[in-house]
Amino acid sequence: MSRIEKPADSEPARSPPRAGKPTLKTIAELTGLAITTVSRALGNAPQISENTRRRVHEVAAEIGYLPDRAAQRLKTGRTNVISVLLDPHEEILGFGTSIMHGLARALQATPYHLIVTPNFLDGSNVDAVNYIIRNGMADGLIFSRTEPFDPRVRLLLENGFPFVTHGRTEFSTPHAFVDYDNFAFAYEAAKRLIVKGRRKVTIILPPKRLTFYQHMLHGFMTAVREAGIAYEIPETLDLDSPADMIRDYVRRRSAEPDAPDGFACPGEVSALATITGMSDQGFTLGTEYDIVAKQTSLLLSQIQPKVETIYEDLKAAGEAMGQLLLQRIVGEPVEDLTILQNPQFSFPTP
Amino acid sequence: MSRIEKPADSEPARSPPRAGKPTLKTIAELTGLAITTVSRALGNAPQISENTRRRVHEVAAEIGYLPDRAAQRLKTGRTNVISVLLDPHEEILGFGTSIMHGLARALQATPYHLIVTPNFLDGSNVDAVNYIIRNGMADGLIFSRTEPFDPRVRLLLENGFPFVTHGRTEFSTPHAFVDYDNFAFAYEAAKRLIVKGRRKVTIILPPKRLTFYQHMLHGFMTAVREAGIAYEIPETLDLDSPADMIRDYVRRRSAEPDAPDGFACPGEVSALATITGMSDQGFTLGTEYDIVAKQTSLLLSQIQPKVETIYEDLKAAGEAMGQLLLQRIVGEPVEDLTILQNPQFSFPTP
DNA sequence: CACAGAATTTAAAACGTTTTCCGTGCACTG
DNA sequence: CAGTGCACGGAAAACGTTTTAAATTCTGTG
Repeated sequence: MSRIEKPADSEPARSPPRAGKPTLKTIAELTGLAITTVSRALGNAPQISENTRRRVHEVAAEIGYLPDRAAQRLKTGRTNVISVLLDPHEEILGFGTSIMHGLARALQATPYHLIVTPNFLDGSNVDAVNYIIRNGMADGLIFSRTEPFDPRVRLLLENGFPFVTHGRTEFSTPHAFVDYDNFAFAYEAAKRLIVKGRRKVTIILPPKRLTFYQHMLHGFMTAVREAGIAYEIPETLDLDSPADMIRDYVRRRSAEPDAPDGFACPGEVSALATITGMSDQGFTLGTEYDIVAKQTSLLLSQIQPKVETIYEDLKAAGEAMGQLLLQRIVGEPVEDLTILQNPQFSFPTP
Repeated sequence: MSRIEKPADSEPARSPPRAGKPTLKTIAELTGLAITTVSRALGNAPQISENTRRRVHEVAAEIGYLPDRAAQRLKTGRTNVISVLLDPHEEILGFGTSIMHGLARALQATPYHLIVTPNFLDGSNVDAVNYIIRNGMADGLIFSRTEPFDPRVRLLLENGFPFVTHGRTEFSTPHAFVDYDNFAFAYEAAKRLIVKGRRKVTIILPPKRLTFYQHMLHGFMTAVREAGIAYEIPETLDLDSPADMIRDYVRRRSAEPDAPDGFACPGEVSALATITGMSDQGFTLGTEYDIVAKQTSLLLSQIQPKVETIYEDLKAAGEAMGQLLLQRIVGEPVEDLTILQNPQFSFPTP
């Protein structure tokens, strides 16, 4: 309305700090009740008569009252904030973003906000966790890519801080997690390659320090042993290797004798890199070699249908993590808060 | 220390709500000063003698004091929060994540936290903006994919709320933005295709409603007209089309007479889809046709070096947006707060 | 019809800051 | 040495909520 006060834009162009924002007091005056009563009525406290409860809710809705987060947080100590630790490795291919959309959906109708704490470029992830615990920056924590004895998990367990990981650990104390069944993925992927009649299979594994390295290796080896088929595992390569390194490796190896003709690729980038490396050597997908890849977006199957894909629904994972965390925060026993996602062979309609 | 109170884990496993956290009062007692003085000393107020100022800072550092965000926010009305509007279209290829890492870097040494407000799955983006303005949920806003008369921008301008967009608008009132020079990209891409001796060029454009649709079209057409070369522009397709749709279109078109042999692809997905479509028809990249693509990760050039790429540094864009927003919040005049990123022909070392 | 007890409502304190308004004590001036 | 001004520091109020403890009204009973 009146914008006369400030001469030019040398001043912060903010509306007068929270002018006229309705508070409990506003409602109290409007209804003639005390602030306490209003607060209780909105909180659906038992000792408030149904009558006033309804009246207060009506007025609140009418004037568009929304509790002040700062005041609530100051008073109660609860932040109504969920923090997501973002890993640099998640930069590619929307990994982080998918999970976040899922999380957001889970937090949709709750008072929780999602704040992202990117692996402070200098310090390690552990520092970020420490910071959040120490200074009560959030009510709960979400992160991924766990190690068997992940220091972040240890820290959180020691402090009894609510969290959900994407990935399992090997601590004896249980904790909430959502994980994809990477054993099943690797087993199924190898199996499919074998069924297609491939002579020798290979797999690009995650970095050794991550928990799901073991899971994948195990699933792959189980299928290989059951079928008694030849296999090999690249030692100089992992899922985090740059795409050109993977491509070059595949190209080189495929020119040597006894090269594998079946590839399990637990990521879209590695699959694309493999396709390029092989086609550089003149091999054609689907006839001379096959790929079974894990897919987290629709990209791969849309571009190159000859790649067989197994889907991991990251958005669903994010949503599940959000729900588990909410339960964890209200004190649900940890034991029930673990989810193992099954590999999916058909795709969700988005 | 004592954790006897609660019987089992039917209760939130939180440490006693903010027990023993140092406050201004703690410092006041330790130094024998008044709370007021401590507050002033930490805020480097002029009326405090250098001596006490130093002493307070020392004690504060020693006991690891950190101001309570809730109290600050309640008192001052400033939230110390920057909100990022996340678009569903940014799910793919780490678009959102790159920008967020950049933002995070810019906010690194500031008190600002980054909270992500994903396009509330039901309501439109405008509702989210409205919600944030109305309820003072943040001190500033960041979002992307602007339209010429973007309703979000209009709303923010009307309310004098600080924000920075990724992308320009056509409002006469100026506002802070960071944008990529898509005119230059399209011009350069077409130019390169022409230099390579292509006979007929084409480009996959963004959705018509977005501002940079115009920029790209204009850049492309300028190069085409200068060279007097044949061109065509797919009408049924845009950058947001699913990859398989792009692939099928390219496949179909390339089998018809007078097909284009030079493709400008302003995204990695569209480039990959084009490659697949063309190679399905037996055309080989680099000899029978060429692609110049915009690349926002290292993926494309690492996988398929025969694609010529022009780089858009999204992390840098994010960082710039963060910096601009900070300046905007302290009231810097808007006119100086616009950045046009130049297309980059060499890659940053990450 | 007075009164115990339940049912409902209220006043006031507290959370940790920032800020407005004052009170010191001191060094000068005249 | 009274008075003036300045440099420094402090008391107290306020932000909007939740919560503790207490006050009020209402009910039915004897």
